[in-house]
Amino acid sequence: MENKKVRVRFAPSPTGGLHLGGVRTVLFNYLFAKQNNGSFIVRIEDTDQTRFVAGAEQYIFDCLQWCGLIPDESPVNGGPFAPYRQSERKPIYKSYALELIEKGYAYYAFDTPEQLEEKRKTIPNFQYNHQTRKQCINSLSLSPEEVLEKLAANVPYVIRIKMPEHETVTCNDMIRGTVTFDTGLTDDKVLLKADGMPTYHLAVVVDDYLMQISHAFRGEEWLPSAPIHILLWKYLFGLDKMPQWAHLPLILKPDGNGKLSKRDGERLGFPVFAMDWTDPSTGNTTTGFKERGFLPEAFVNMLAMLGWNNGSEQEIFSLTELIENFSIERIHKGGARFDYEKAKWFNHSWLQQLPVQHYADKVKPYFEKAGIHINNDNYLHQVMDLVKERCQLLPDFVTQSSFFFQHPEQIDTAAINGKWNAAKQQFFVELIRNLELATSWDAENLEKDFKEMAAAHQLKPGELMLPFRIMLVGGKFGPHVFDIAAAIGQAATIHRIKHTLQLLS
RNA sequence: GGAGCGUUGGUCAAGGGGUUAAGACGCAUCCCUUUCACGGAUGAAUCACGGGUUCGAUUCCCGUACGCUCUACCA
Repeated sequence: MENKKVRVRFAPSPTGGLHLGGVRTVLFNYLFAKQNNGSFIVRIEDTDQTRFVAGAEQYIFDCLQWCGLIPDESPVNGGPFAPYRQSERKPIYKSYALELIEKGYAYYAFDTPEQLEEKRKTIPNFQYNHQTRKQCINSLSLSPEEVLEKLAANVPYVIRIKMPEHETVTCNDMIRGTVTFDTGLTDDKVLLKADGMPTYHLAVVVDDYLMQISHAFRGEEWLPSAPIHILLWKYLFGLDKMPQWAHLPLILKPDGNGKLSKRDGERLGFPVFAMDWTDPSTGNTTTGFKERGFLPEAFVNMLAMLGWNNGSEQEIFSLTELIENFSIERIHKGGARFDYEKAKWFNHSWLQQLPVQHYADKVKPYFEKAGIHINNDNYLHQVMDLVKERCQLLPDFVTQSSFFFQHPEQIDTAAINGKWNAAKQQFFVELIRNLELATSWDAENLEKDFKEMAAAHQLKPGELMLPFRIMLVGGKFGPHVFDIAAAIGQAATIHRIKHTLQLLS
């Protein structure tokens, strides 16, 4: 075990959008693999045909791509243990299920779903377990002849694990330490379904073995079924080959109780999925962090800090730094509530520390959507540098800087009107004249001249700055006025002053 | 109902037998800035509760409460 190559896997079901918690599971898998020169595998767990959703698999890979968490082996880029889709591995599982029956650790069960439904209805807290299996229709209650007969007649059956009546199973979890279970308390889970597909329980064990997985990370919701998996490992491959388990804490909703769901995002107005997900059956789109204007660096960083930290005060980590710093021992045991405000703060921080060139192409589409065409990248970069500190999300660049590219649509004249007078009017009329004569055009000289003029008119510069700002940007926001004037240029500056003067008269 | 897991400010959290119980987000007030933002400052926790062990417990042990997860031919 000690010298075994590190191989980890993320095993999603392609049934819909990729949830925050899912991405975090990917991230922890990825960090651990990269830190140990191991491999990160993505295996698609599509054993439930009834839940198959077209496009969901491709969508998952798109999300991983966006996050920069690229698998070493997967259905799309292949690998030595292909196929990586469980539906394509269907024949493999049955032999293991039969092996379990042979060894006496599993049995055929012929109860129909309706019969089980009936039992659950009539018997309170019905469990298919060591106490009740004799009253059910299976190879334990039937005679060997009857079983053979049914099998020969192609009566549908499932294969169930025969949980020991009373045995203690311990799970050595890397996060939680030793967790013990009494096998008698778990029911005889179905291992192989009537359609010949394995359930998660069988598939995960078989594939983790076949794919030589060394460490298995998964959500805490799987902890209660760990004894089934451990027993299966013991029966089939030996405990010494079993991967080390790590059950990750859950991500909880910001308010109320329970784990974070897609619904919470819709209710509270924030994304829960990594990227936009459109349900093919309804056509409804659920927004993702990407489309909402998050940088992948920030998204990944934020996720890492939900349930883990390295003990220092550092909160901003690049993926490379995360790989260096990550440690399973420092993963929390308790669930963490998701805080969208903090998520935005991470994005803001990344917007500041990354050069704008790095993400300028990502903000362009938002400008396009607003009808603003960017034809000068240098100018865009210059503007972005001016406004980035007041942006949290990518679309904020549009609201914060549209006036750099076009004349403001609305001028908040009400903000000027109250204190407007003839003297100020006079000042701006003369300002226009001066600006028209200006030979140089930079923020510093603009400001100097403006203040000198104000002094000559016996006006305080402060009283004039706000009107000037309103003229140029349309409202009370934005960077320093003279930086704006310098950036938009002589003609636009003069035009905007004139325009507002007209509105005021 | 049962089993498992968890519980440090509103949130993320550091810490760990003796401390003024870090820091971040958010919030409030103030400073800077005659815009917005950034930046800076200040403020807010009887460490879920009750018993032990101990000279001393938020830290160790046991209970209780509360919360979460699971309890499908779903993963």
